[in-house]
Amino acid sequence: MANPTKGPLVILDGMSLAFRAYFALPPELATSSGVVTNAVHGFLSMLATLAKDHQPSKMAVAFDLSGGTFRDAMVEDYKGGRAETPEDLLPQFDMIRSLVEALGIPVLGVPQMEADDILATLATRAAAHGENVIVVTGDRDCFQLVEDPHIKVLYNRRGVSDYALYDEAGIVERTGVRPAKYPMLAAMRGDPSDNLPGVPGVGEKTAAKLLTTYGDLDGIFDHLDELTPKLRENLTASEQLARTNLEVMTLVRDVPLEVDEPDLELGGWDLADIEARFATLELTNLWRRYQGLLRDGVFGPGLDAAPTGVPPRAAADLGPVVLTEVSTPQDLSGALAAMRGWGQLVVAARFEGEPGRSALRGLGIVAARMGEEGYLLTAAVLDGPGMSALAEVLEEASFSGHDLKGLLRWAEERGVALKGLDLDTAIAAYLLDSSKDRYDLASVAGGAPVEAQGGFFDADALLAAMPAELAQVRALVARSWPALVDEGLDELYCSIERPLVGVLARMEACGIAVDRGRLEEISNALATEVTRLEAEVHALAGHPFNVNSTQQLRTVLYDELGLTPGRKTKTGYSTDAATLESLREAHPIVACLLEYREAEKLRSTYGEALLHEVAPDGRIHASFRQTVARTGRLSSEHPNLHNIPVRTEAGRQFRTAFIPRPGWSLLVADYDQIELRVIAHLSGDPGLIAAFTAGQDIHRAVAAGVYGVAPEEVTHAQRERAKMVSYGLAYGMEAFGLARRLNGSVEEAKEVMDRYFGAFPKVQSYMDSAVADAKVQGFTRTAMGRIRQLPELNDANFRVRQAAERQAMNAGIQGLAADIFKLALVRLDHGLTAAQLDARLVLQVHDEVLVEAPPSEVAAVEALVHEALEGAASLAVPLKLSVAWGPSWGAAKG
DNA sequence: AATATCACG
DNA sequence: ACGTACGTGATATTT
Repeated sequence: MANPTKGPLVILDGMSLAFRAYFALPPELATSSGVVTNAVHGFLSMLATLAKDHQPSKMAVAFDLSGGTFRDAMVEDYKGGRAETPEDLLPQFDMIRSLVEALGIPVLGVPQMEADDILATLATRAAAHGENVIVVTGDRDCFQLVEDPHIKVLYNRRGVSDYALYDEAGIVERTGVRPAKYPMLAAMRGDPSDNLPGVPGVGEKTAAKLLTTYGDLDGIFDHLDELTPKLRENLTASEQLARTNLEVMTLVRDVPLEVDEPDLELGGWDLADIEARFATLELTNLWRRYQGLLRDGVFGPGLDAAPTGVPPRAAADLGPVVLTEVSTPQDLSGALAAMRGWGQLVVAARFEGEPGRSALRGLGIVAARMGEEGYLLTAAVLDGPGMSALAEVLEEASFSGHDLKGLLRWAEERGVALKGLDLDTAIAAYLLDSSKDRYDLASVAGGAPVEAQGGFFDADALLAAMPAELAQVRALVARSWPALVDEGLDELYCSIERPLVGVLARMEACGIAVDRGRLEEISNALATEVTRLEAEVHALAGHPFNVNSTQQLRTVLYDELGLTPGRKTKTGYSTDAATLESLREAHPIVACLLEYREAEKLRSTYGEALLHEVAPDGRIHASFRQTVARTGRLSSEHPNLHNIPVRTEAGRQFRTAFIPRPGWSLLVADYDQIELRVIAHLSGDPGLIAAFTAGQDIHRAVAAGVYGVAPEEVTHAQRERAKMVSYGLAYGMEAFGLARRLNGSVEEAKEVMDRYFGAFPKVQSYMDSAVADAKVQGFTRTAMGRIRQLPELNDANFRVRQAAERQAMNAGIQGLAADIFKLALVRLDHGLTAAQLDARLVLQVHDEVLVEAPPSEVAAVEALVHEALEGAASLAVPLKLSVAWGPSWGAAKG
């Protein structure tokens, strides 16, 4: 018996489908040089839909070979009524043939044989072996094949998307006769599409009735006397016609073919070759679709053995899960052997404790596609020698699950790189809609959350809880991939987000070395400073109070000391730095407060906290989160290493405490003004592009444009203002905001902005169109495909709407910069691995990356960093990188 | 749990 | 008449 989980053999009638596609689609579908490709479009679109919907394991496409056919000889005017093949369709046959072959699907053609007969032969042969077959055609002749229960016909009624899938019952319902008798029915009724004349006065209904009553043509002609005179006369006159028609309509099922069924197995395509062919014919949108399908393994494995298969979709009945506990080496070898046969796996891990010090209490594994049996690997076996065997299975099989970076990190901490990650459903959910607050399993999967986690990690508790979780994850896996493909996010996922998971896991596991002593020094000095400043503030206020309490501070400043309050917050007058700055001259306490605030911030947030985060290995292992930032950036927590001070001298000290491991060097590389370069690229503004291309100091160049002076005459103040305008712009800033930051009037700010847009006009049109596009679509999309939902663009509230507009302007810019940087991280990490270097990525900060390297690798690492980061994207302007080495983060940067 | 503040890109 | 620059995470205070 055939394996029920194996997909069917799908065979296509290339000729008839190409004709349908040609007439269904406008001839405007053509390359820029005017080569018409409408039939190619239609055919490939049908092929993609078929492959996606039916998940075939084998495919073939049959074509007629040019020249006379067997039946041309038998029926003189066969096809006589069919117009000559149109001039712009003929060359498309070859295009389709070669594209199909490039996809690894055999194209069959036998001289003198109709495509129909090849289909019939293949279908009959495969069905005899118990295989399920779907014949896809626009010719009704093939209805007769459905007599075999293994064969179904997908009949293309018209256009490229109007299909009906017929089994035997379907044919009976549609034609009134069983499939085996369809040729006789067609012989009497005639077939206009094949230009076969029928018996006059006999239509579909009459023919069906005659056949049901008398069985076949012989039966009918034997009982002519029972029929009405008119019908009898017509049948007698057309007997020869009907019998000839029957011969034509009956498909030949023993055409000599040079292929065997195993040859039809999908796979063996070359991605680069296919891409080149699609590119030549300018099939951009189709390529997007096919890329996803190919990666998904819908067309079988590619030539490169790289893990391309993302899990199956739509596995119809993914039922409940029953787990068997695996806690001994003997159990493990049995379980691993079983898993090897499952292909793709779904895993769920349960940890106890914080990352880095956590124990993996249980790992549940189940087949991604089918079956209810699974295994629960317990702590006993996970920390033993089973680790490497498990890694091997996970690498070979490829695995999916929900938020798996923790599992990858856990393995990395034990020296094992798990390479087979396919679909992470948390990341998929984030890519589909990055505006959610949470992407934990319960929130993403919806429905009932799987039982509370707290505390119960023994095998029995896990055996009770894990099956439900695995079943939930497995269902989620099955529907996430098609969702990614549908939203055009599959490429972003496969080329950036998925490989990034492992890179981040490795970076987290490695961590960054910290000079504890240095950190303590800085921290202590700050604590002393804080105590001193606090006393001074109390003295100037006339009494002690909690300076950290904005409420008490408000009373002191605005009631007791009578200072003029500025901006208001929800709870009262503000005491923030900007307000205090404007009050600096009003009272000596203000300057003191500002100093206190700075010192206290540094002490509490960076001094104590950072020390507390240093792990026993002397390093800080932050977590980099991939599913938080709406724009696609990463975030860092426990601790946040993305906001280590740099802007003030006191704060910058902390960076000198971040060091390479003993004896190694630390490289710090950051992109120069990547967001402004992205703006230049996206807007295509010639002025900005020219300035970047010439390698000018961009803020100076912008100032020169804005103030209408020569670059060398730009003053420091002008350059600073230009810088503020440039960055403000990326955020959708308005004149009021600029005025506030420039400490000037709104009119002044307005003029500066007008001058900016005058000098770089395409920037404004880009911003306008970014908002307009997003309003129409409801979301923005970066050049790499990342979307950001912005439903609030149509909010009734003006304020909300305007905020969304600013977000729309910013999302494409910050988002593309993030895409580029993430890709750069992946390229760099993979480059280090490929070159077999010991150097490691230790930290990233939005557009900056830190790598520690042994002295022998310094030159190689530097070259690799340049190559990986500068080559991560090719924009209209170059990507410039600043690279420096030093004994610490602070030293290298300074 | 919400608010205010402030560190970073 | 409205409010006023995008994106994060951590701390301390207050409800």
